[in-house]
Amino acid sequence: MTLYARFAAHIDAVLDSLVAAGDLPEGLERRNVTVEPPRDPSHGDLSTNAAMVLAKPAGTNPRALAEKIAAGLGAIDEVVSAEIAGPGFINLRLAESAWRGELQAIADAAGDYGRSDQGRGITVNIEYVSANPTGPMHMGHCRGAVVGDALASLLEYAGNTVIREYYVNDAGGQVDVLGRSAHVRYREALGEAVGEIPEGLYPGDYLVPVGQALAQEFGDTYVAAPEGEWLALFRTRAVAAMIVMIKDDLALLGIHHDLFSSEAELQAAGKPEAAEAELRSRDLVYDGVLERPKGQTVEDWEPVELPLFRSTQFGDDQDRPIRKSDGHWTYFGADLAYHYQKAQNADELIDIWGADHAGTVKRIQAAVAALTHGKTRFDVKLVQMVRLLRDGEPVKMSKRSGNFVTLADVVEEVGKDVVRFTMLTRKADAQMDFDFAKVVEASKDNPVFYVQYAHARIRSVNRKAAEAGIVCGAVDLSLLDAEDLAVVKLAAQFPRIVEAAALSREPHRVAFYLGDLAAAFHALWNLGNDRPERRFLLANDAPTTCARLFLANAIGQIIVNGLAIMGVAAVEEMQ
RNA sequence: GCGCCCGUAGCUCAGCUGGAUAGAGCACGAGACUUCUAAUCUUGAGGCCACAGGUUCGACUCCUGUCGGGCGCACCA
Repeated sequence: MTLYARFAAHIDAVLDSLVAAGDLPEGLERRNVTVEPPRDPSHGDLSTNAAMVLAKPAGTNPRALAEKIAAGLGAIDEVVSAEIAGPGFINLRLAESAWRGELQAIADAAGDYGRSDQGRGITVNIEYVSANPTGPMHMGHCRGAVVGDALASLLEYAGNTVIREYYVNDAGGQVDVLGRSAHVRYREALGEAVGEIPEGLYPGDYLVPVGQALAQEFGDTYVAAPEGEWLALFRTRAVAAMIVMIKDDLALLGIHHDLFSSEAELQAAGKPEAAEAELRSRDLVYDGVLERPKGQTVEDWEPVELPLFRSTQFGDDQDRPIRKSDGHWTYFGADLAYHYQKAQNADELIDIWGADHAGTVKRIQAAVAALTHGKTRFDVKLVQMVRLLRDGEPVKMSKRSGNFVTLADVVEEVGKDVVRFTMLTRKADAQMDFDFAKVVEASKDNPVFYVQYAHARIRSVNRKAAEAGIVCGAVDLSLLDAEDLAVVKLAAQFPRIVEAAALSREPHRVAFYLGDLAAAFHALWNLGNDRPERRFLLANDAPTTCARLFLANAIGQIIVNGLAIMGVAAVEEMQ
């Protein structure tokens, strides 16, 4: 059990004893009781708000209650002092042995330090990327891919069972366009001079091999045939090829989904009909006519009766059609059924979307709330745009000509780990710049470098110690002093950072924490510049060196664990 | 016109899902170092948390309104 978890239990036990003694009523809600490091270190090592949270429901005042709680906490062995401060905070000062113990715990747990059972028994389905299968991955998809994948790892680390899912939109008009584009390339492969790819089709040359494969397989059978004879076939083949390509691109980032769900198969299996029937039976789908959209003129608008989902009952501002007037499912209609399906195989759902889809969040949340009777937690994480820069200048992209920056190009240029880390250095819903020069810069301004450098230093000092003939057996941690233990205090927070990040679905917190931890380590290291006795490696003092290496390796372990959540490998040395 | 996201130091951003005197980096001021424990270090200044109300022991955080920026607004995905 980690230090913070142990103290949460300590507080619980003290509260129990107060209940038993009749000083507190039974059954008080303790969910808001926290144990945290105080923002100001002079307040002590740990702080709890228990008295303030419980005073009111207990019908007493915070200071009086704090007295009793503090008395109980003060009796614990590893607590040096328990003081009441401010409006009723209880500040604890811990014995140094507590931090040495935690340091040992980090070493013992190693790769598992920070793992939590907070999510045990809860299966979370996280759907991310889900780019249309009409071309290779470009940088527009990159951030959502990384955020989704890191969030999935984070949830696993926090104890959840995770399903990583990709929704393949292979049923709409866009894949028809893909099929027609493939047909052009097919004719080209058979020797026809097709010239410019016609406006409205996909011009990218990634379809050339698809056309060649089709030519190889079918000869000239479909060259002059009417579209009806080949469209479905070509569409299917092209989509399959695109999925292969997308999987390859994702693999470059170390991303592997557990499940690719096809919209076409979903529809073929009648899932939308089933969802519609369910909702109609509860009068949540009805046939109605939408009002003319306000604030903008729609040329060919005419009132049409459509099957509408009552999303307004769940906070949306308009009911939403689930079928088009031609009888086909709308994207929303199919997506609603898709989420219904996901909810049947998971306890909680997460979607990672581009911010340009923000307008459709409410309706899908409404749908999930309706279909699961409000029982399934469902978060939509909106991921903001990334502006690509090269030395401060925006990188020009033209989607029309197919001249976009592909994910594969970027990964090749700066590397998977740099891409992944950088994508997590901002809150997902904040815009960010990605400057090819800055992300690989070797300076402390670059968090990717700074964190990796800390780890490399730790590996390096181990190598140097070995070269100096220092061999560590049993390590005496009492040789670590307050300055050393200050870093341990930060290290000890890793487990609660993981838990909080998982609960709030914010993987960027891990990146920021690692930056803080690396900074603390570098600061400790830098003490050795002016004070040689503070160096990690002391050639004539093996016991102290070993104790400090033990500390360094614990920090290194946490960096490794944190980077693993982010899907980034720790380096042994720089360059 | 409506909805969503955002507004924190000159700049780029954190702020542990309501806690104590709001933090970091860059840039700026002052000092140190000339170094392989290298790819700097120490320190200072810098704030009406857009604005105005409300909720409560306590608000950057939650609620309402205003201002400002971005995105999206019939059966497109």
